[in-house]
Amino acid sequence: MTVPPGRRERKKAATRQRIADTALRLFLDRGYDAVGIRDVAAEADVAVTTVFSHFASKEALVFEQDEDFEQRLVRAVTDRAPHEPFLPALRREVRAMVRHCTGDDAAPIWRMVDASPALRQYEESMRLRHAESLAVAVAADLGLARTTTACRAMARFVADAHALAREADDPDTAVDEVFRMIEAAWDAARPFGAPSGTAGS
Amino acid sequence: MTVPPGRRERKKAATRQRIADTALRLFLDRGYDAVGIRDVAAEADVAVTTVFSHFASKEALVFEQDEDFEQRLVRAVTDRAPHEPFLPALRREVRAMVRHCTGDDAAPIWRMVDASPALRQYEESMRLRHAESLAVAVAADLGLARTTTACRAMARFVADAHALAREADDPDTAVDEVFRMIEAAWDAARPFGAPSGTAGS
DNA sequence: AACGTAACACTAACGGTTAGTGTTTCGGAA
DNA sequence: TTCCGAAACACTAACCGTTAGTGTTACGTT
Repeated sequence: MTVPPGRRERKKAATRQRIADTALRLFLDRGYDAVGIRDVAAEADVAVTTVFSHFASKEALVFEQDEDFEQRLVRAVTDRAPHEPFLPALRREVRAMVRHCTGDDAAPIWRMVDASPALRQYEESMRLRHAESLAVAVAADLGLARTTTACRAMARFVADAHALAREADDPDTAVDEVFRMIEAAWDAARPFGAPSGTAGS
Repeated sequence: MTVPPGRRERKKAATRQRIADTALRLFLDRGYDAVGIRDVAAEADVAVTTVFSHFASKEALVFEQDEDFEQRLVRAVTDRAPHEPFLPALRREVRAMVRHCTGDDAAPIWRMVDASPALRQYEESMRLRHAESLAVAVAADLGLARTTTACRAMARFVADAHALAREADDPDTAVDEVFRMIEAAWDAARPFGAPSGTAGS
C-alpha cells in the first residue's frame, strides 16, 4: 500500500484510467446506450477482454470510484472524533457526497445515470453493498458480535438518504430531514440504554 | 376490470401463465442460470419473442406476481380501517408478505433468488418501484399535493423492512423491530401535529 | 540471465434482447 | 353477416454484453 509501485502496476493503473476516461468521454458525447463496449475498447486502444479485466461490467465504467464512496462511508464511522455519536458523522459525510454528486462538474454524469435504467439499477445495487459494509462497520464499532437487524436497517436508511437527497430539489434540506428520521429510528431501535445525545454511539 | 373477458384475453392470459409456469418449473429443475430463454420458449411451445411480449426480461419470469405485491402494499394503505394509522396496517401487510415468502411452498423459489445475483438485483429494483408507489399512495392519503421527501423515505424504509425480514432468522421479530424504527422515524418527520397514536395518519 | 507471473490480445462463442416482417385470430362497427 | 383494424403470435437475423480458451508480451524476481 505504501511501497512505491513498480512500473507494471503503474502501467496497469494507467490503462485502467485511460479506459475509464475514454468510456466516460464517449458516453457523455454520444449517450450511454449509443456506445458499445467494442467502441470503448477500440478508442482506448485495448482489447475488449482487457476492458472486462479492469471493470466487471459496462455500468462499472461509469461508477469508477465505487469503492471510494464505500470507504468514505465506513471511515466516517471508524475515523470520527472520539465520543462523537456516529450518526452526525454519517450525516456530514452523506451531505458532502451528495454535494459532490450535484456539483456542476459531476452533474452531466448524473443526468446520464438518471436517463439510463441500467445505470440506475446498478447504482442502487451499489448502494446496497455500501449499506452492508456500513452495517458491518457500525456493528463492529458498537462491539457487537454480528450485524443486527437494527444495524442493517439503519445502514439501509442511510443509503436511502443518499439516494433521496441526490434527487431532491434541495439536497441539503433533504439530507437533514431524512437524518432526523434516522436518528429517531435509531433511538427507538437500540436497547443500549443511552439516548442518542450521549456518548456510546 | 369487472366485465367478462373475451376469448382473446383469456387466451392471452393462458399463454402468459403457461410461459410462467413452464419457466418456473425449468428453473427449479435445472437451475436459473442453466435454463435459457430459448429453452423456456421451446418447452412452452411459443416463440422467443412471444416470451418477451409477456415478460420484460428473464428475471420477470420469476417475479411473475410483481404487480400483486405492489397492489397489496398500496391497498394496505388505501383500504385500511377508518381512522387507523397507516403504519400498523402496513406492518401487518409486510408481515403477511414475508410469511408468504418464507413459507414452505415458496421457499425453493426464494432459495433460487438468493443464489442468483441477477435475480437479487431485480428484486431490489422491484422493491424500489413498490416503494415509489407506496409513497404516492401515502402522500395522497395524507392529502398532500406531492410526494414529500418524508413520504418517500418512509416508503423506502418499509421496503427495506421487507428485504431485511425476508433474510432474517426470525422474520416476524425482524418486521416488528424495523417497524418500531419506522414509526419513530415517521413521528420525527411529520410537522403534522398529531402524534402517531392518534387519528390522521 | 532465466523464470514465473500478471497484463494484455485475439478469436469465437454464448445468452438475453430486439428489430423487422409477416400471419393468424378475434372483437366490434357497418 | 361481413369486413376491418388491432392485437397476439411466429420467425429470422441480428445486436450487444460478457466469457472461455489460448497465446503473447513485459515486467519483477531470483
